[in-house]
Amino acid sequence: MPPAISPKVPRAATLVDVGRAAGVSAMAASAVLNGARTSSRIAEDTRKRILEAAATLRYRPNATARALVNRRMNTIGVAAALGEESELNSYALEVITGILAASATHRQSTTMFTLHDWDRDATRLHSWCDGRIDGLILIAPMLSKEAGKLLPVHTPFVALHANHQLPNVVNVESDEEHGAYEMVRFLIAQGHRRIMHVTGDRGLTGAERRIAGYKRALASVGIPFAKNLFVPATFASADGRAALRAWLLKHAGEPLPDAIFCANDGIATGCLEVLAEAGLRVPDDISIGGFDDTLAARTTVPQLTTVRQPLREMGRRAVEVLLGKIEHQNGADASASENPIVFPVELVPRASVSAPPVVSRIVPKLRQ
Amino acid sequence: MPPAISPKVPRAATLVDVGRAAGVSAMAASAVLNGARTSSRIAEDTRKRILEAAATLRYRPNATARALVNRRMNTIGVAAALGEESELNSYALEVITGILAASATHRQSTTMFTLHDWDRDATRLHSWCDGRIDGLILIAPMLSKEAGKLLPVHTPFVALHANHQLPNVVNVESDEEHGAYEMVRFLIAQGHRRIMHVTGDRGLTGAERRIAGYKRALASVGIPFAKNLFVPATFASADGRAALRAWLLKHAGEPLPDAIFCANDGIATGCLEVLAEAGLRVPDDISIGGFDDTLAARTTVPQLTTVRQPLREMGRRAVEVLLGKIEHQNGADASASENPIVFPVELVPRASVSAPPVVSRIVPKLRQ
DNA sequence: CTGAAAGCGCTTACAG
DNA sequence: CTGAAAGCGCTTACAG
Repeated sequence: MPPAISPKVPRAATLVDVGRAAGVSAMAASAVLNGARTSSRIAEDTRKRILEAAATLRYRPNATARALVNRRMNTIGVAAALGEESELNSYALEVITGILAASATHRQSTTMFTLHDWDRDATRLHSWCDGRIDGLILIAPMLSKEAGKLLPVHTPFVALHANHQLPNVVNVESDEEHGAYEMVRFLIAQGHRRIMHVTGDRGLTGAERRIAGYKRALASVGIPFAKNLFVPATFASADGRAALRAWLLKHAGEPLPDAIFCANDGIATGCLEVLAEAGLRVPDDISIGGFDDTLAARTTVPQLTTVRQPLREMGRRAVEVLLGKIEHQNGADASASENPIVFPVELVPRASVSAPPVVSRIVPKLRQ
Repeated sequence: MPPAISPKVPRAATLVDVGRAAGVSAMAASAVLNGARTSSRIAEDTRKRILEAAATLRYRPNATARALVNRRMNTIGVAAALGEESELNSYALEVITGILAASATHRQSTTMFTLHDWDRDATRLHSWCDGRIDGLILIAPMLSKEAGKLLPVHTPFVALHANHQLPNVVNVESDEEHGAYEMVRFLIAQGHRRIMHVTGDRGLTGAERRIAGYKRALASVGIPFAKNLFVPATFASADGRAALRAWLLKHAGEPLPDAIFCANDGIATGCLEVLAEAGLRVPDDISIGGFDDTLAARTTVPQLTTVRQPLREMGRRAVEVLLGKIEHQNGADASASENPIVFPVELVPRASVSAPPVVSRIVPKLRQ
């Protein structure tokens, strides 16, 4: 008894199928269906026959075969570190939205890779660079120096918010120092003097630049830097919340700060929660400023005054720079283009900041 | 004068390079480096020589060449419709996080495709299905019936929250009707009677199931369905906000509802904003319930009582079902597996719901 | 245990 | 204007 024939899905049509159906060779079909350069050299009626055959056979050029000969997959990779919570955050969401939009515009696919930790997983980058992508965008605010040295050589890279300058890699960033400066100047202009800063991860470029802007703004109006208003935390929302909570616990009975400048919107969200828990009203009792202008900044009540980084634009630009690099891979090197590419930022005033209360508030007792 | 030789990036090493370096043929190298089945048949010391050669040459198997012969790219696609705002929302973020995690576990790449509108762009699905992906997950709460008919045939699909049952496509969904029922029962248990529902897009399965659960819960305790507490909107946050705003404007001076059940967290967020603007406190004056338990539910202040759909789990499961389908593409059909796959949901009580105020509130006058 | 051959589906010179 | 040949880098039978 012969083995039962399984109901196979019919194979997709190939160029030779189309050629046969049109009474023509495979590469004539190739020329009219896929070839940009040579298609004009085919006679008009053969051309028409081929087009018809392709339509009835529902011919689709096989992407892997084309990639093999063209050395071009028409897809770009995006690598992001997930961090502790193993989740994409709203910062990444914005950036990725921009990348996807630009990729689609340039008819490229986008494949996403996630790492848990740059140091531990940097070698995995090599396994992505095996022809499946033509180039890679590193969403790299957490990138370590060590990991940066392990980048594969056959694949072009572009970095976004790179934590270390990578050799031969264009970095797309924004003027975070200036953004922090503007935010703190804005708070000062509203009448605030005792301005707390809850920081991002110490040592990360993003965090340090915000700290620098905070300090410069204070100095610019002669407000001394107060160590007890400087609260180290991380960019994770939960850490920001915990840091402020600990601070309030420790300083119960002392004067409350006028305002808090948080290193990102997630931290600001965490602070809003703690303040609500403490029975403090924002902005009546205390003002809050964030950074990034992610989704979170608009879904808090009150909405957050924040510093807008044009994250989608930046993602879009990263794609364009990368595509340029892919196309000129063997040609003039990219040293001609600017590096880093620095985007301007913008203060976005919303409801979470107002003038300070006439009578200074006292830090209330929190339940442990 | 000869043309200047551009400093070419050296080609990546191939199997024949490795073979040559090890004094052996390319397919011996193939057997030990890439072949699972045949690698044991190579002598131990040849094997070692090959491994060494591969290491010094930094050999990486070319993904496109392997894909061409194996008919397997080891990557899955994810298609999501972006809608009006052209942005990934937090629902998609959760699902995608789960998909990325599961893909990585199964050593698959994930490539993302975005559509603006299923009806207009459904034919673009075909262009993704050209060998670059082995299967596709449709994030399909908005999928139209027409678009569903246009799916390519050579590629396996799995749907997530499909708005229409697709022939031969497993759908991963959750028990939304029950979730809505539980939410409204919970509100009733807190003492609420006048419970508003701000709906999702009428006609979408997700919206209709929530409406059904809302009605069933009211009926279960003999509360009559009140047409003026039933507010049609869409799943877009801005529409939810606008719908509630219009309602408050129209009903100024009348009694405020005790509670609002919103069809998703985004709508709930919009409602929080409008209520804050109207000077109403949540939950003191009015309680709010959401749906989905996305990031937004935890970044509002107060945090949202909501119905948790296990979106990451669902994304993960979609990957697993899809992989099964890819592997048995020519074998037994998938009719054996359950369809739809329905996940349970769970009420998550948070700060946005409390008992109703002792004295009923009146709808305040809003500034136009 | 190892290698020569054929082929996956396409494209790029090269002939005619 | 059109086709036969070679090759992209790999794998899968098939010989030896």
